[in-house]
Parts: sequence; structure tokens; C-alpha cells
Amino acid sequence: MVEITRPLGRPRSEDARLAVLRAVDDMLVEEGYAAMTMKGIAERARVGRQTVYRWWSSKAEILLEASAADAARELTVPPGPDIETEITEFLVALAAFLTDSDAGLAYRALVGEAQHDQKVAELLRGTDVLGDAARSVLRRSEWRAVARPEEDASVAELVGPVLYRILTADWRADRDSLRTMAKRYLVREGSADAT
Amino acid sequence: MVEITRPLGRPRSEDARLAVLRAVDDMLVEEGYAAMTMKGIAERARVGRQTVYRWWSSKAEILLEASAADAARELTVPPGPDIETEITEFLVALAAFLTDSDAGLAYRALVGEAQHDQKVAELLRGTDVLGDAARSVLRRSEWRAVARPEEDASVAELVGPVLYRILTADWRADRDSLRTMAKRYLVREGSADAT
Amino acid sequence: MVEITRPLGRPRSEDARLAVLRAVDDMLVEEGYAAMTMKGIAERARVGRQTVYRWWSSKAEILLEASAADAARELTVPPGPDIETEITEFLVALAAFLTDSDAGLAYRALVGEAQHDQKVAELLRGTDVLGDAARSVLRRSEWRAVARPEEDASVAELVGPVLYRILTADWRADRDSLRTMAKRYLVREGSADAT
Amino acid sequence: MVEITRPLGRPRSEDARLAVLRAVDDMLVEEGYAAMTMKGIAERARVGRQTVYRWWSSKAEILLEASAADAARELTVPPGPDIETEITEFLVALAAFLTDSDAGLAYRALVGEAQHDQKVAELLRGTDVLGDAARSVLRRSEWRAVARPEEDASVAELVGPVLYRILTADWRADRDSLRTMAKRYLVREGSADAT
DNA sequence: GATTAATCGAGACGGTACGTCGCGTCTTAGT
DNA sequence: ACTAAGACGCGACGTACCGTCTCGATTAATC
Repeated sequence: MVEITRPLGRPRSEDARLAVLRAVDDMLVEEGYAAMTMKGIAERARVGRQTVYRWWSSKAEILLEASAADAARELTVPPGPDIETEITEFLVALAAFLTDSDAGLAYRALVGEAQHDQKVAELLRGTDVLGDAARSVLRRSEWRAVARPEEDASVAELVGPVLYRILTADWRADRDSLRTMAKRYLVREGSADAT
Repeated sequence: MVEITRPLGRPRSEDARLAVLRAVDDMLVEEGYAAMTMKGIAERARVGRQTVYRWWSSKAEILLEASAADAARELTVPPGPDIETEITEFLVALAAFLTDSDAGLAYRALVGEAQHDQKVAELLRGTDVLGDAARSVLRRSEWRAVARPEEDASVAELVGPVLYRILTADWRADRDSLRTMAKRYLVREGSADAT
Repeated sequence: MVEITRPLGRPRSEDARLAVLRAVDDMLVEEGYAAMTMKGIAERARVGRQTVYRWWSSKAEILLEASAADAARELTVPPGPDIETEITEFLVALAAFLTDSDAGLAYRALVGEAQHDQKVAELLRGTDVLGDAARSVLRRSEWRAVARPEEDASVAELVGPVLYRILTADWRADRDSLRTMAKRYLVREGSADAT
Repeated sequence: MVEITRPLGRPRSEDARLAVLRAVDDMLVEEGYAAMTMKGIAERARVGRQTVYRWWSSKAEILLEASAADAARELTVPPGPDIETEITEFLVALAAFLTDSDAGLAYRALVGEAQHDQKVAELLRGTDVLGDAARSVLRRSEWRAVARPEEDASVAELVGPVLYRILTADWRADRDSLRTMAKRYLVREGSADAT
């Protein structure tokens, strides 16, 4: 039988961990990323300051842990009647995520921070939330049997335009525009042999 | 006849203004956006701290003033033999701007900061550097006589994919990939009537 | 005949001078010495900052000019029926000056500042407001024909006790105590031959 | 049994406390009260700025804590052969304290500051260094069995004249003058019944 | 009447201390 | 070994005042 020996001493408190994640979630919405501080998080979570630093090295790291699961869930779209609808639904979910959702607010804060802090950039590179969600939609669709070598470019062409408009212009997407974007995207994909 | 009366008191020092802009330019490259402080800028520019605060309200504002002109210049591409080449050259310039140029570093820092600070977001909304550059390329091209209503979407489909890959994955673009992206972009534009 | 040639250029503005003195007077009462600033004085007097610095080098200097005349006037006591009454009246005037009068407030501020600033100490040494007032009372009195060599000590014994209690303990003198002090002072002076 | 529970968290650092007091002591002599700043004190003591503000609210408060003990010690005079000698020795100690001692320099700065700042005035009222020293000399002397109701006045008549001459005129006392002042003081005290 | 020169109010300039806040570390007692 | 609490050294924040400077406008005496 396998004996998994626990490390000596008092084990990590799951209560403290959850309290911190919860605090970060709440504070992001209530005060915004910039106003969030390690000190503030600890106080809000009623947790020692050292406890926070022991398990996370920055507020970005906590935020990633606190929102990654939500992000993936919110970007999942159910199968639809046809590919155009599926793509449209994905774009709708993407836009809603980026403009309305708490997890999306966290994601934007993290992408923003990544432009200032190389460590956060590396953290984010490990989990391409948007890309993964797009890929899972594209792969599921039966309209194209094989994953193509240009998948990354394809994903970028799907996700990029929406992300650009929202990040740089706080764009509020409407369903019609997104359906149009989906159509145009599919036109290009359909005639990809033009490459 | 119109009499333009100067405001009372000692006029603003152009020397101080330029010293600050210069300092911010240098410090961004040498130390990075996050390490830059208002205090540091003032000291580097050998300027009083109050003088900085008198004319700019944040380092983002200074950075924007310091880099906007450079950004616009670096994103300008000369007319080419055909539309595909022009688009490709624009994408090359865009990718180089975002990954290698100092002004591009500034732009990425500003877009990042905009995700944390509403004030910066509004500043950026006033000057769509990337979009304007793209628009000027698209409009110049004679391949389509009329400006199209979906111009914003079109611009986003051109700029977005590159921006997405660079912001979220520190992508290093090669000319071939960009030429391919340009071709695919043109395919979609060409059959836009499919909408 | 003597020709007094005025210096070239615009002459000093008496309006500005009075406005500054007036402002300092008012501000001392309203805000206190510590809260008074050269900048604040200039603004209150609606006068340029340079104008203040041109004629005075510190707020202490302005305050001295603004209050010296008042101080001398308030410490003058009319001749009385006998020496005890005269001394008592002087002590009453002295205590009232130090605890209630605006000029006395200024004097205390200046003596205070003199402990921090050698320049103010020298300014004050030039005008011994309290001592001069005391001397003029003592000399006037016919009870002793000649000015005695220990006049300085005598003045100190008259003024010092009151000043000490007010400066260090914010003492509020009553007339009875002051009369008692006057009597005790005279007893000592009367038997000064005991020296 | 009484359980004294220490307050939570890291206890106050005695090292930091002493370093601050030491720094203030040194800086007062080297730079003077006016040139001393909270920032400078912290840096000199190699202590965080917040640590200074946590325990003291002004440089006056630190100075008082740093010099009160020295002041009391320096103003203590040993019993002498007769009352006149004791009083003279006290006046000598008082004059030396006010003109030569570091603690006396601190005291003068504090009395000065008290004229500008009500808070400092209250601090000083809590510890009448000069008066206490005088009282302990007067009470020790057996020349008068009972403590007299006019003790405060008596103390003021002893301390005041010296303080006045030093504060307002930077007087340098010589032993002979002080012995004369002591004699005159005793004459008055001896015939106090004249009241 | 034009020129000259020192003043005026206004306000920007380079500095620097203010008192606060957050950083990340440390030192307690207690679990 | 972990926990909460909270002091520690450090340094940036944005503000206020320092004393100086640079403007155009004003005010007399001199030319």
C-alpha cells in the first residue's frame, strides 16, 4: 500500500486559500485591479499578510487562480445547428466575457498587466484561455475533418478582431455585427485553398 | 483685428516639456513602464515634481504625448505595386512596431494600462493609432472605389489578429506568415458581397 | 538747500506695503504663526510674491514691522498715584499684552522663532520691547532719583516672572496676583542695600 | 493572579526607538531645530519614516522624550552649606543649562515651538522642567518649614528673570550676577510677611 | 511726448519636506 | 509548520511652500 506522507507541521489552511480567492474576486469588481493591493486582499480575506505571500507571489497570480476556471466555463458554447451559428455563439460569448463578465474583467486586467510585467506575461502564456476556447469550437465542427497547420492563425483571425475592438475602444458588440463577422470569417476559411 | 493676449505670468517652459518627454522615452526603454515613476521622471528630466504634475496627470499621459508621433510615423507604409504587397507591408510594419519599436513598447504599455485605469482608456480612445494607420492604407488602395460602411470591422480584421498574438503570446511574426494573413484577409474582403 | 533725489524707476508702492502688513496682522490672529506662509501672505495681500521678498526677508521681519508700534503703545502705562500702583498697572498691561493682545501674540511668536533662528534673535535683540517699557516705568518713578547700575537685573526681576509663567504655562494672571508680585518686587528693591 | 497578555503582532523595536532619540539629540546640536525634519531624523536613524510617525507625532515630541531626563539631571544641584549658596548654585546650573547644554538647547527650542503650536504648549505644560527643579531646591531648604501657598510665584521669581534675559537677549550670565540675584531673591522671600 | 528704469501682479520654475500608503520581510504568540 | 497580527526599512504618492525666474503692464523722472 502506498503511504503518502504529509509534510510536517500544520497543513495549509484551505479556509485561508478560499478566503483569499474570494476576496480577490470581490475586490476586482468593487475596486478594480489597480486599487487592489496585497495588503488589502489580506485584510479583506481576514488572513495574515504573510499567508498571502507564502502561496502567491503577486496579485496577478491570485487573480489567475481565482478566475481561470470561470473564464473557461464562460467561453464554452454548446453545439449548434450549423457552423455559422456556432461561430456566432462563440463570438457572442467572447464579447460578453470581455465586456460584462467578472472573469473577463480579470482576464483583461491580466493581459494588461502582462504588458508591464514579464512574469505575468509568462503566466498568461501558459494558459491561452481565449485561444483554447476558440480551438475547441473550431475542432468540434465537422465541417473540416483535419486540424490544419494554420490553426493558430485561424484562431487569431477569429478572436483577434473582437479582442482588438474591446481592448482599445471599449467596444460594445451587438449580435448582428458578430454574426456578420462570423460569416466573413467563414468565407475566408471556406476558400482557404486560395492560399 | 484679433488681439491674442498671452496668459499672465511666466510662460510654460518648452525646455522642461521636452526634457520630460525625453526622459519618459528613455526610461521606458531602460527600466520599463512599471518601474517608471513620476518622481523618477522628474529627477531624470532635472525638473521639479510639481512641473510634471502641472502639465500631465499620469505617466500614461506623458507617454502618450511622447510616443504618439513616433507611432504614427512608424506605422506609415509607402504605396506598393499591388494591394497584397501594401497590406503585407502594413502588417510587417505593425508587427515590427509592436515587437521591436520603442514607440510600440509604449503603445503596448498604454493599452495594458487602459485595462486597469479608465482614464487611460479614455485617452487611448481619442487616438486610435493602429486603426488610423490601417485605415489610411485601406483607403489609399484603389482596389475598391468607395469607403465601405463596415470599415471599422474591416480594420479590426486586419489589425486584431496580429495584436492578439503579440499581446497574449509575445508572438514573433515572420514575413511569410504575414503575407499569408494578408492574402486571407483579401480573400474575405474580395467576396464581402457574400454578406 | 538739500535736494533729495528719488531713485529712478517706479517708486515703492505704499499700498502694497500696507496691504502686506495688514495681511500679516490678520493672518496671525486667524491662522497662527506656524500656518502663515510667505505665499499665503502675498495672496492674502493681493500682492506679487516677489514684492514681499523684495522688502522683507522672512515672515518674522514683516511681523516685527507690523506689530512693534502696537506693542510699545500697549505696554505704556499712565502715571499713577504711587509707585506700587504704577508697577501693578505695568504688570497688568504686560500680562494682558502677552495673553490677550494681537501684538502680544506676535511678540510671543517672535520670541519663539528667535529660539530656532539666529537671524530673528538678532532682530529682536535690537528692540527690547518688554524691557524698554519696564525701564520707562521704573525711570519715571521719582521714588529713586538715579538710574542704578543693576537696572537690567531690576527689569528682569520685574518682567521675567510674568513672562516665564505665560510662556511656559499659558498662565492667566489675575490683578491680585500681579499686585502681590508688585509688592514683593518693591520690598526687594527697597532693601537693595542688602546687596 | 494577573495575566499580562502582550499585544498581538511584532513588538515595538527598542533599537529603532533609541536610534531615533539618538538621531534627534545629535541633529539638534549639528543642524539646529529648524533644520531638523521628520524625514531627516528617520534617515539619520536608519529607520523607516512610518516608524517615526507611528510613535511620535512631531519632532517636538521626540525632542522632549530625548531631552527630558537630561534636563532634569542637569538642573539638579547638590545640597550646599547655606541657602544662599544653594540658590546661587541653582541659578548657575539654570544659566549653564539654558546657554551651554544640549538639553537646554532642546528646552529653548521646545519653549519656542510652544509659542507657535498649541500641541507643543500642552506637551510642555505636562512637564515643567525648570519649575520642578526650582521647587526641589526650595523645598529641600530648611530655612522655611512650611510649603508656602505662593510657591508658584516664588518659583517664577527665581526662574523668570534668568529665563527672560536668556530667551530675549542671549544673555551670558556670570557667577557674580547670579549670586547677586540670589541675594536679592532671598531678601524678598525673607520679608515676605510684608505682603 | 518718448525713453528709461525700477516697480507691480501673476504664475511657472527646480527643489524638498510633508504625512500616507503599499511593498515585501520580520518577529511575536498561538494553533 | 502553519496561522493572524502588526512593526519593520524602504520608497513613491500627490501637495504645499520655499525662494527665484520671467512675463506684460504700470509709474515716475529724465531726456
